[in-house]
Amino acid sequence: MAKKSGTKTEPRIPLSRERILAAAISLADEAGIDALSMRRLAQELGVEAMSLYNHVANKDDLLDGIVETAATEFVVPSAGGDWKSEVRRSAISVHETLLRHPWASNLVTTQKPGPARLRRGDALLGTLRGAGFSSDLTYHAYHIIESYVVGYTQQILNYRSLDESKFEDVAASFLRGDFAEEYPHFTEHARQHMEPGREGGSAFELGLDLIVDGLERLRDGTAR
Amino acid sequence: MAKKSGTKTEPRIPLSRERILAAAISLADEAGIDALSMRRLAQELGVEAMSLYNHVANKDDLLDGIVETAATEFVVPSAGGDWKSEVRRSAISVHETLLRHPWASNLVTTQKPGPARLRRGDALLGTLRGAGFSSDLTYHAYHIIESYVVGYTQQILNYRSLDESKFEDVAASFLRGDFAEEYPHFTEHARQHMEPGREGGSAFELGLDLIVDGLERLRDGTAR
DNA sequence: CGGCGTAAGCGTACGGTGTAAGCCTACACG
DNA sequence: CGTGTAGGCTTACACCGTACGCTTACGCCG
Repeated sequence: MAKKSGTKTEPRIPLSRERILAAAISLADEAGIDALSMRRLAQELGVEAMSLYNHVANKDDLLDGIVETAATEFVVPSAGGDWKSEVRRSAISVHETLLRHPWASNLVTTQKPGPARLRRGDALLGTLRGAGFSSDLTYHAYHIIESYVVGYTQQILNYRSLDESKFEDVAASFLRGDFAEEYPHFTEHARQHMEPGREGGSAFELGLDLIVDGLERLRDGTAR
Repeated sequence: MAKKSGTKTEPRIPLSRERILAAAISLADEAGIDALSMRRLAQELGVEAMSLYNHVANKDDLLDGIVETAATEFVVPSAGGDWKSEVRRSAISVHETLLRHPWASNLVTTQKPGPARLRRGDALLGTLRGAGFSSDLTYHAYHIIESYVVGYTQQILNYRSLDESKFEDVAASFLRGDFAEEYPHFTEHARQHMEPGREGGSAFELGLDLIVDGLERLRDGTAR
């Protein structure tokens, strides 16, 4: 214990909420959300688990933090432009962000929204109101849009995780046609999922357009 | 240890997968999915945790089991009748079932589907095909419908769990109007959520009809 | 009726989780 | 240089899923 005085122990670059959240996100991205434990995260940061609690209230707060950080990537629709393209842009950005962070789509339905999500939600509502939607219809439109966006994304991620698990079981036998008599349509559906260009974003946008156009028709009172 | 021979220890009414799943479901319904641990479940059944493993492969299998059991309540659309009302009936039944078992909607996006869900999925696809939807359009329609159904349900459950937590925090201050300047539209939206008749199932059906009608238009090639 | 094989429940133990409480160290400032 | 304190560390607790081995009670066969 001479006075090496800077080498004695490492100089201790301090933690911070930002560093922790960033590490948590990349850990969740790379190793999956289940690998995100306080101990493992601390280890990744070269620190002990309990030290994290100086910057984060508890694990739930940590989860709030990472989903909020991810939500920063959401495009906030602007009230000025064409409402349909603004709604589309924003919805697509949410979809793509959630695909980029596969752990996020479940947290979005669980954790309470922070500023980033609130800001986008408010802007989305405002865009609709500005486009002439009644207060009542805006309420419904908001839910319909959000339902579709996260529901669709979860569905894609679900299929994706199934076939990432190496087709071990169900997926493989479906493609093989083991259930072709019991579930003929589902078998075909599973095969369609495997077609090359199938998962290009256009599928998401097809449903999105269907919804946006439907909302416009509701707004205009066009009889069905 | 005389020959009481039936009272010595309790007669041991045996476990079974069904008894276990039923107990798991009612435990999850009443105490929440987080309370569903192997130990707690065993205790509820008057048994030790490890005994459950004689009837259930592991916890994941247990979860598979309860979501599959819940899925039994889904209405399977029949290919015979009017496709729109069949699709509606089935979608509504899924929505209501998931509301009845709040833990299920997250598991549905996580666990792999068992026979009950496959049967309904296959029938839904078959109903669409029978209604003249092309193979390609059926593929998209299926995803759009399912996305909306589970997305919408999760959203409702999310709001519900927020205000069940006694308005402790965010919800209360929103209704109080604390964020009326920052998030005016969201504040209004939150207030709309609290209006009495607002959560009647008709909101779900409004979006459902929008989607079903939109799909019909796509099928018929009606220019937007 | 006696004996025994086996299915199934039990007990213990291990490595993991989140986090409460208290200690200790290194830095910033007077 | 001395000291207060922010923040990292250590220990400990209760709980989780589950592997492994013991024990019990039932059903069948002689």
